[in-house]
Amino acid sequence: MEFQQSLKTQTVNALKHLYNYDATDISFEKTNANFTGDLTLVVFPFLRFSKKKPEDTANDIGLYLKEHVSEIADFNIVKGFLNLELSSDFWLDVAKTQTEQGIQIPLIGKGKKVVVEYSSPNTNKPLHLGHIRNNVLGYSFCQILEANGYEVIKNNLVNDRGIHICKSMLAWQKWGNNETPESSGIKGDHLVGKYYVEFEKQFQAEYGTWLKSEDGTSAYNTFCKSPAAEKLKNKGEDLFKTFKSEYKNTYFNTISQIGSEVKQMLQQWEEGNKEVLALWQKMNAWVYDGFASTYQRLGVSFDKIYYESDTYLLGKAIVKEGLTTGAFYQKEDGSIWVDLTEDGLDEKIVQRADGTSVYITQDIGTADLKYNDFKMDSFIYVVGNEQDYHFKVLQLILKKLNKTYAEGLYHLSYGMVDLPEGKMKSREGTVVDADELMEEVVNTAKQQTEELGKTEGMSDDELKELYETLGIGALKYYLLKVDAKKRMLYDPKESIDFQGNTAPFVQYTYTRISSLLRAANNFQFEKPEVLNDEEKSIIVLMNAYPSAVNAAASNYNPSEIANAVYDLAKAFNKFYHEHSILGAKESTVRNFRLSLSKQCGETIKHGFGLLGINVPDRM
RNA sequence: GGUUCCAUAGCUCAACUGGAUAGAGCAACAGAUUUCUAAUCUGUAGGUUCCAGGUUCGAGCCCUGGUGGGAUCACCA
Repeated sequence: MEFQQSLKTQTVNALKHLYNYDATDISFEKTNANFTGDLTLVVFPFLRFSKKKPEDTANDIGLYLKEHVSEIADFNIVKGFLNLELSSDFWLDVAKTQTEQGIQIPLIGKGKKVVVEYSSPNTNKPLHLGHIRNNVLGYSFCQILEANGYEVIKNNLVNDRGIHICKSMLAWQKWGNNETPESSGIKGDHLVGKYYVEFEKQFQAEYGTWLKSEDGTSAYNTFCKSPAAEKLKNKGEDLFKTFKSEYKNTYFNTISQIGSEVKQMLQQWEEGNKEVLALWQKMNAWVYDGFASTYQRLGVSFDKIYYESDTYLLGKAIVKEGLTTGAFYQKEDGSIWVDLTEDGLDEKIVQRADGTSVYITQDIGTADLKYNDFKMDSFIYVVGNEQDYHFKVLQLILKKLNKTYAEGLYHLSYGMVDLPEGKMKSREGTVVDADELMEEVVNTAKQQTEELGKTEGMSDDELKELYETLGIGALKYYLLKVDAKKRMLYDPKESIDFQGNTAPFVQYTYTRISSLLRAANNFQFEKPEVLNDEEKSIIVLMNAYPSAVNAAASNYNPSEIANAVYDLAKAFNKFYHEHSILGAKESTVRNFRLSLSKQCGETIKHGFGLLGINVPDRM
């Protein structure tokens, strides 16, 4: 870091001295692997000051730098690219510093506090693959922020109330025969999910019967005469299918028997009906038990949990406040709105005519609650990109309300996880259950390890832990290595493949290093005379690691760390393959290589730690 | 339809935010185990970066217009 700074200063001096040009922002790049050199300065922007050809300009600067900066051993020029070659001594010093001081990450977040909300499950269903991406991203991102010096509060907002929970409750009450997790042997969240599905099944049956009835037929006929239906007909779409899905909500809200029962239950819940509350508490407890074990196996945790049942009314006071300050306005029917048309968005409702709050109102309330609780500098929501619009609106509203913390809101938006057959969303029934998926990858790890037959001397407990580390690691890495904001494809086959760019490959590299260090016993850092290419490439990669961590933090993207660690592991394997480490003839060379190996292992472990992935000592 | 995100090798993803000859892994083919762990390594093949313009020394990346796909546009959460 210091070197980079002084190199920049010297370059500014060079430009001043050579061309009388006061440069402000000079940046060096890593030299492309196809060219010799370590750092590259692009000289094209300076041509209008030098008034010389690119090659000559580069040569001027190169000569100046070589004379004034001792670390530069030589330079070469390709067109307008000045490639600086740093001395072996420089890289050996880097290696020495790394060995002595370990991984040093500049603390860009020191003194800053950040609340990261992630996971945020509904309590009516077990977690699925989409949730895993959320949890793994959220947790990893917290680790990365902490490594950058931030004080991080890992926050979970549990959506424990509302119509969807009542659906599970009602179905259990009607058809559950007092079934419990104990009596059925089903994990609590899955049991509650089972009754949610049961509700939907019963509702669909009821809806299906109605559609065939007189009322249903006449509603359909009315729909067929509408102008919208005409258009669809011309397009050749299945009218009945469209009607069926479009009318579903109306049917649920106005006609359905079971629908009115469940709405009544929600109302009773809001009125504090003792029986309903007791049932709600009982079933939520089952779900929390289930979630706890899923979270534990996934290796994520929280510092602060909010329950929506406690917070869903909080926004109302702020709505009132906004009304007096003029941020909001009221319509004749009593509903309260905010006008965002100046910001290119629509008018949004923030409170219904009957005085109840909507989704965005609750988020306004919890944002304020968070700030009162933590006085954080910024707060981050790890939520899927289907809510991009929602968070844009939320931030604008908070600004309109003159909340100073509004500026610190960031939506860490991630893309949906697709399955090869099609997209994966709970309402379409093609979910991959989180618990089943974890079980599957761990089993695959077991199978593969047994096939390789290297498990001698390990106890059953150690093996069990190993399979867990490998399987869960593979799953997490598969989800984390992809740029968070991009939609990604989850291929079950590929995710449990342990070859190539996967966690087991990196973990394998780590165990290899561990066994190397065990065999070596003791050694100390010694500088050899020369540096070969593989050694140097490892030093370069390890040198770049801290800035990858910083980049990941400021770009909100754990995948940068995953890629940095993978590159390092790959480089080590090559290095390991081509050079005998323990068998090196000179002890200096042997010690040096062992030091590099050790440092490499520590970097891998550190990087995987930030991703929330464990590394085994043996496998 | 409005807004917004995306499009890179047969497949899954990279490309240090505008730099050089666009890189990995998988799949395919050809090789390498007297070894500190072969879950490894080496090589071959694979590209008009969706299309058409523009900006400049220089574009996968920025701008404009298309094409194709996703999301969103609820007094649902």
